[in-house]
Amino acid sequence: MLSPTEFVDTHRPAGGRRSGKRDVIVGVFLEQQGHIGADQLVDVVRARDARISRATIYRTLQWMVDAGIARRVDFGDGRFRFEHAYRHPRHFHLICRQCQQSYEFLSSDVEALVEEVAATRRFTAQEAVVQIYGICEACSAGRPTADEPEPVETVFARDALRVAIATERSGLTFYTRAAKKAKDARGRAVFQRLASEEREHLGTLEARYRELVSADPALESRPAFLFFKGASDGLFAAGADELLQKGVDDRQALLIGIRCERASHRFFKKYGERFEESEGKRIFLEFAAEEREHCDLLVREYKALVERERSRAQAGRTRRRA
Amino acid sequence: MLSPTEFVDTHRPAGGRRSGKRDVIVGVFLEQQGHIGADQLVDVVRARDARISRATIYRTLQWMVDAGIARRVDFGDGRFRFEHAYRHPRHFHLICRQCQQSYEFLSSDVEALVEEVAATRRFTAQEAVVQIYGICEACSAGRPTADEPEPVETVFARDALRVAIATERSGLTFYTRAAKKAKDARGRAVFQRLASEEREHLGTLEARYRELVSADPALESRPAFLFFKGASDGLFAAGADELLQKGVDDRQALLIGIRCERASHRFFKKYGERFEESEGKRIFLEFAAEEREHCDLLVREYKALVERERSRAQAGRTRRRA
DNA sequence: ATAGATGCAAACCCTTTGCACATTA
DNA sequence: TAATGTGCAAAGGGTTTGCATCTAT
Repeated sequence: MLSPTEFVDTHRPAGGRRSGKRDVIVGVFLEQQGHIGADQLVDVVRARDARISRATIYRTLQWMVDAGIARRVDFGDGRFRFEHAYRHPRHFHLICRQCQQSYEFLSSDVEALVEEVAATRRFTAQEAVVQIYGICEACSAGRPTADEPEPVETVFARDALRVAIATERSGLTFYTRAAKKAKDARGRAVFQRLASEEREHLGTLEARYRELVSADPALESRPAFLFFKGASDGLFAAGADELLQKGVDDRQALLIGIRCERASHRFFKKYGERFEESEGKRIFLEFAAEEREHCDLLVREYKALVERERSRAQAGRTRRRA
Repeated sequence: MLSPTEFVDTHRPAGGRRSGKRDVIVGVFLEQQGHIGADQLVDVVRARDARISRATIYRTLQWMVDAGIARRVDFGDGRFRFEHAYRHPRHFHLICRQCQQSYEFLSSDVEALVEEVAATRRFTAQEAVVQIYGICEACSAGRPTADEPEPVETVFARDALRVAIATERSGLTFYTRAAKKAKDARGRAVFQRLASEEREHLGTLEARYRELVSADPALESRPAFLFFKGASDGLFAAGADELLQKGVDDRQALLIGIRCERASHRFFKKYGERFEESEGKRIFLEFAAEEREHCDLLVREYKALVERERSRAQAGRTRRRA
């Protein structure tokens, strides 16, 4: 995992020079949780070094945005806010009109729909902004707004694990059902093996989840950051059609498995790549790599199987010819 | 359908005074298509009456926003734009970073997800902003941007009809399937009747659709304004479970029908109510009313049926007692 | 008569910039 | 030393406002 300094260094553009003041500003900025306005940042920075001018802070903010260290967000109130990308995934916002507090969330389903709309309109989407304006729970309950910021990093990691677990579960269910339905003994054996592999992997993920939660028991009850409804469901639907025609042999079963694992790999890779350095990103990419590995294994087996079949057929032909 | 003047009058707040200049500004504003910046509006208004000051125009814009005649939108470029609500449904935006042109769309699926997120976080959502930034088709193809604005009003009407038709179709499929599966003769009869009613209604809607399209043949090929994927699918899923247990009698069949029609009614009512005066709104509300009527009819039948059964049982008991 | 609408210009707010000076590679 | 970074103050742009003056009810 990158330290803040390493994170900045990997983003530092070439040809620039190091400057103590900029370092102070960037350092102070990265310490902030959530969003901060330029004016507010000026106050915080000045507390550390009073001789830093407002212009430099604006210029540094721009520099960070260009470098990909900061993201500029617009809540429609005529001023910009900035949030850092370090251990902080890209997200959408719920914005309270009463206390001005903002809450973060992400929805893979919304993202998928947005992509679909853009594709239909032949629009090359670069970035999507989703903001829900209204009144937050604390305000509508008359309670004072809790100032403690959400620990987005850990919650994101939790949710990434949840998505991975849900995917494994849906894979397990799928393969189990497939094994039951398969009439062909070899096909059934393949599905059973796939199911047991999913079960094993599921165990690993669940252990990891328990570990994460035991480090902070309150984590489990925190509201969701990443919303995912259909994201993982669709991955195994690809194989559902073939399931209906129950005469699936081992070759076909492997093909179905390959397709499912590949879909899963793609989904997690795409999702993981979207984020800046964060634990959740790592979980997504790890999971993607594991699915990929599993997929490759199945492909190798498939090839071996086809090869065996081919040579057997060849042998038969030779025998017949003889 | 309200005229622009009537539209403004229904929104005019109490206690205010009529003023010729404001009328001019509002009139000019309502003539605009799509979005317009304050500065741009100043130019257009001044062309009509050069003695209207910039301050009055800003004040009138604020007045229109407060009255619900105009919506203020923020594309993140430091200035606000305004769009009118008259015959112009609320919507989301695709914003081209090259030509600054913006395109409108609406997605009931995105809206449903957004509501779900808000509900999960116990956030009272008032308004959602969805903006997709990127490069539009014209710009990425190197073609000049077409200046002709999209005829949102008609396209919305088209899409509203499409949603209604899709819903009827899914209802027709559902009832037909139910009729086939039902073992009980009376239950089957109810489903068959429901199916034939859906078929009839579908015919009406399709005729209306053809009429709309024949008025403007190019309409059919215009890109979607309203995206709806799952919106209508779920309405009939509610009854799917009962279908599996095939021993559905007429009473139960009526209950399933009532539930489906009611879900459909609610969906269209909720959707229709979201919009300002527009043809699409009218279609949604009409359709909602028709579903409601159908639902009420089924409820009356259901009650009559239950009553008949009750009195028959009573008669049986009396006879037995005698 | 009086609350509300308008014009003008100034004020506002947040942000960017020109220019002289300081710093870093 | 040559390219970058910084400070200061001023300018910029979009928007709002104070106040005197109208004007509709």
